[in-house]
Amino acid sequence: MLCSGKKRRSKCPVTFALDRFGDKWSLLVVRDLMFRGKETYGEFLESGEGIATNVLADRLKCLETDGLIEKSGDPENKRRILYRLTDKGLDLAPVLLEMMRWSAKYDADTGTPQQLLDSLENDMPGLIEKVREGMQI
Amino acid sequence: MLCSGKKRRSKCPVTFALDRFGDKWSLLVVRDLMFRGKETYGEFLESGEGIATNVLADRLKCLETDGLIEKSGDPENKRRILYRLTDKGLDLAPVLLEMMRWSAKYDADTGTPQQLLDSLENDMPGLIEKVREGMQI
DNA sequence: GGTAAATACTTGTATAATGCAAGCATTGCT
DNA sequence: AGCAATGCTTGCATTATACAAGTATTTACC
Repeated sequence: MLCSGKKRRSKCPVTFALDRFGDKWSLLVVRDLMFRGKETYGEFLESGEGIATNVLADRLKCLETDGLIEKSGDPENKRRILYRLTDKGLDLAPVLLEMMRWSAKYDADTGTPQQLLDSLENDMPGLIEKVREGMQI
Repeated sequence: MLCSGKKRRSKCPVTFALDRFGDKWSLLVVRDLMFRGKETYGEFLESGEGIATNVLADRLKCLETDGLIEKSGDPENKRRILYRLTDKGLDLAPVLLEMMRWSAKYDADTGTPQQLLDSLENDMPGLIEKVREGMQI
């Protein structure tokens, strides 16, 4: 996967987006930050999908280079590094939520709670607002 | 990239979506079908990003297996095979459009016409309706 | 009817991305 | 000082993608 900076494939906005997060892992890190309250390397690693350590390190670097996340030392524990979404990263909420809506519609075995399904159908703006405020959905 | 059918990484709806089109090329084929009126192998190949022939063939197979597109012979020209989006594929319009909106906001050199930018900000439902009706946006 | 062009692929091989196991560096705890 | 926690890096195997070429079927032309 290319970090932004390498030559872009075209001027298309879909391509621009895919060049940044169109791979198997980037959006799962964003998901962990956006919906699951995760903020450290170790927490991302624990996510059920099993990302490899080197791939995670690379994705974090790319996401930071592209300005979707930023990192900072934890003042309480200097071993820990805290990652969080920038505004640019938070603005991916509609993309993620629409993906979730699509999957909920077509995945027979979706693990999505009914209340969230309802919100995805009837209150997308409310969900986006919650994400921006850092609330869990 | 896995066609659906291989084991899924998790039950998460984001993962479900990424397992189907979370790669460098799948959504560009969907884009060509959805926004550019393309419908043949040759037309997809001509898109500026330069997908390799074997990768295109594989992506078309996967998208068809997953029920996002379907193909049919052209009665007028038996050499041609026509691909088009199913309802399941058309339902990706909100995902694509939100990606475009995000890119338009953050890509300094987006090739997106002003009228479309306005619609992305102010009339997403209208755009989705147009896509469903097969109109160009 | 024979030949060439058009269309949709497949095949073979090189390069790049990902997966996996292990190891290293820094900080914190005792 | 020693050990655990945390966040990585490194080396190598496997998989995906890129690139160049070739094949199969249908159509158009002479």
